[in-house]
Amino acid sequence: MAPPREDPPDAPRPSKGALTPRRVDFPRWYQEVVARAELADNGPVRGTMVIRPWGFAIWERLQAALDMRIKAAGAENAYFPLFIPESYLRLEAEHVEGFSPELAVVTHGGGKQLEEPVVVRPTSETVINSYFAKWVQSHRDLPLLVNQWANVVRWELRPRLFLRTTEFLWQEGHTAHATEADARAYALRILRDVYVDTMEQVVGIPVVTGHKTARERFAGATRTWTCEGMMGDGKALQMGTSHELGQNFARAFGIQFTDEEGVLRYAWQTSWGVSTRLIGALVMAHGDDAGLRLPPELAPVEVVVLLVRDENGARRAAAALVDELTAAGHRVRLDDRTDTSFGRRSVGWELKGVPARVEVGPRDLADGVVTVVARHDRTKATVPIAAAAGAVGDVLAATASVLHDEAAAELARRTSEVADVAAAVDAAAVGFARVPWAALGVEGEAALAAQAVSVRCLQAADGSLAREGAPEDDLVAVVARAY
RNA sequence: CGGGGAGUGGCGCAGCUUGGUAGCGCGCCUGCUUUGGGAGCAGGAGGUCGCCGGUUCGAAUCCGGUCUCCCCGACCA
Repeated sequence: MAPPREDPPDAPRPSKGALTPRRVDFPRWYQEVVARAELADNGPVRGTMVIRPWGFAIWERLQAALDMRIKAAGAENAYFPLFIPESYLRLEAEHVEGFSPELAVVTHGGGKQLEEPVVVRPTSETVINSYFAKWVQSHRDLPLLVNQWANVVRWELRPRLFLRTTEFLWQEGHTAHATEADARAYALRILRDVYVDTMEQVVGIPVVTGHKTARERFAGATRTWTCEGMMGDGKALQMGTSHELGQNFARAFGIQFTDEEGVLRYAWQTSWGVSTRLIGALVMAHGDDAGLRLPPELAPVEVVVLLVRDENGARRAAAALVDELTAAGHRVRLDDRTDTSFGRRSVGWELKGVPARVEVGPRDLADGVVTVVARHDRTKATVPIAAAAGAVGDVLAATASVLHDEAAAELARRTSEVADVAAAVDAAAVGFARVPWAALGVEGEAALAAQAVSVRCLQAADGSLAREGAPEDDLVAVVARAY
């Protein structure tokens, strides 16, 4: 019997050791990249994650970028305990309702049953606000702007490395303000100046911003602002949220201050966070069939100098190039493992996403040249040794914008404007659909949910954030399948 | 909770129908030859076959029980 006329051109027969192509099986491709780029392993307890050195180095760089912006926004770092009295969670009704299904509760300590169980923090609103209540007395104590870097635990039934794990790392900011307007302005400032800026400029992922529907809102918030990114398969990933908490927690925990007129008032609050999930976003938004592609700012190694063979002074030339690139301010690694084949080493660095590679071998060297390879499109250029550092600089500079622009083009290509639920479901099979909220409403949102499509956010018709007091019927819902 | 599937070296799998004491690919170790896109040859290490019990001279294989994981549905948000 004759085989089918032709194999799909984008699905070649798997060559030995190659990744599953993205279009064949995206989730499998993701798992393989995470494993083979040595980002993370599954932990021994279901849903837990071991972040390996390569993955953690990316996280550290992301942390640095975020931390700098958080501090620029005026918040200070602090640290609050892992264990929270169970009773604290109950103080805010919606909050406890939202989180109780996924709490890890410690019932024993020191060999005895505890009188009051303690929960492992799923988020720290409750502990932090119990201290805010002590610290805030006067309007002069406001605004109070605190951030912490921490791990949190939410017992997950369907874990996936980085995207949804039982324990993960994040930063959570918590603030208290004298007025509602001040709190709202700060929540938006964090959204724009910290989150959107980091995602666009550092991670290179264009995001769709807006606010969550009541159904998707953070438990205890009055408004949740969100950044949603589009992954390589067209699905949405919530990449960061900034919440206006109103006075919900202030009333529950008694955060009161005396204003300029001597009147006792409750504070207005915000909270906001992004997590190691961003590493998953990075993989899924920028990765290709050869593995990870890293923006230079997040790459643990920006350029690898690969010694092809240790002959005719190639080692000396490679070492000199490492020195020159280091002096130029790049993070450089020398790969002189010449007992491992050239192909294996090349493929390995591509899997790990290193943006630039310089191949130094005796053949090129005889002509006074080296080969500079760009990871983002795997193009090679032969350049004189003296020009190598400059060429690497060009590759690095190009990588950041290419990754961002490709992601932006993909977002635009996979986003459509539709008018009703049925069309939205169809469009969500491809990517994002923008549908008038008036055509959807709570019933439409439920209908979409039955088809595994969710409202990622609401925004103004032109894509900007909804202005205060704007009629709900003027808003547009961005809907998609989501992680 | 209901339906389906799967547990065998680090990873991916075969073997089970028809019981005879475990095999393949990748990976790993040693040596030699190699090295410009996942090298070749030779040698080698590594497994209480998820767990408990039963049948049998003998169980990865047959029977009963149990645990875990995956997929679909339900539930929850």
